[in-house]
Amino acid sequence: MQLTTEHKKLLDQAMERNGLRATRQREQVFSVLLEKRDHPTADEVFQRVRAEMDSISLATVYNCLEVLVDSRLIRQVNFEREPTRYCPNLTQHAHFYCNQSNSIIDVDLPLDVSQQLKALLPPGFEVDHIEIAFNGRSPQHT
Amino acid sequence: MQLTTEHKKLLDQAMERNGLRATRQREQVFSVLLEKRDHPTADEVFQRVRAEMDSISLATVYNCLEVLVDSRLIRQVNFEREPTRYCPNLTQHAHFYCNQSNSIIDVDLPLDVSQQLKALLPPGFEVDHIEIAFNGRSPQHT
DNA sequence: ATATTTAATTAGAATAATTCTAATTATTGT
DNA sequence: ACAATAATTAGAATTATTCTAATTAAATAT
Repeated sequence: MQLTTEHKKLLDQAMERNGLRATRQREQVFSVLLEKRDHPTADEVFQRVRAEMDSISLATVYNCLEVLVDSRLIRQVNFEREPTRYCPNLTQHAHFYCNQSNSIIDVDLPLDVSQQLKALLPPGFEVDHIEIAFNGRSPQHT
Repeated sequence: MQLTTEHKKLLDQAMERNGLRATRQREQVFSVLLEKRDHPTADEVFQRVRAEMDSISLATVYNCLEVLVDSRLIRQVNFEREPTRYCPNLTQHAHFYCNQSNSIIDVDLPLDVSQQLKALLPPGFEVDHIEIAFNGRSPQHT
């Protein structure tokens, strides 16, 4: 699969901004995440990228994912002690973890909710990020 | 350190309820968590328990912590990929993770906030638990 | 274009938290 | 006290991830 010109540009600019190179491997990893937005693990990303680029190594997948996270093109999702998952949804959202199907679903988060949460903190606390994870069962546990 | 009679009773009842035994090791692990409520890792718990009971093994500490979590006497706190931490605060609360001091602070959570969060989910989703983690810097980063 | 510098990729080893295994010890009920 | 069951223990195994050192690719200067 190919990146759309738009996403390619996004990647190029992000790399440029950080003095990094938009390599084939980084493109493929980014592409795989955009293609099927199901919060894959590094290993799953590795399997998928390998289908198109069989020389890639797992270490490179980890490197690419790290670079993409640092450049704010994707997000990392950690759930309990499970392997880290990756997600290209950059809008403010929480995650619902279905313990029936082991899948993760994005839950949109209105801005005022995070404002409200921040308001719970005593004065002087500075927040970089709020992570919200629901744990339960989804309707047809898809 | 000893468990207060109240906490001892709490442990005994919880073990009873689950057909388990209130062993010395389980008492010590529970006691250590109640004594210094700073969200220690399993290894830190191990060090502290060992000071009073030098025959205990790390595997036992893991076992005890698991039993206590399963019996709802303590909670597990996961932050990113860091080692799991443990906390005896059973009231509804979120965690603030200070990335300056690497410490975790409990943040009380009003009931209506979690109600509100649940309301964000489409119908049919059943929630067991909501985990909220703030990431940032605390005032004097204690 | 070519050479040089610099960054990225690669395979495999290393690490770190946790879990598993099998043997031993402790506890409970008879 | 004895049998049955559960818990503890030490150490091995596992798993996700990171590190290392060598190779390859890309960008820049010649």
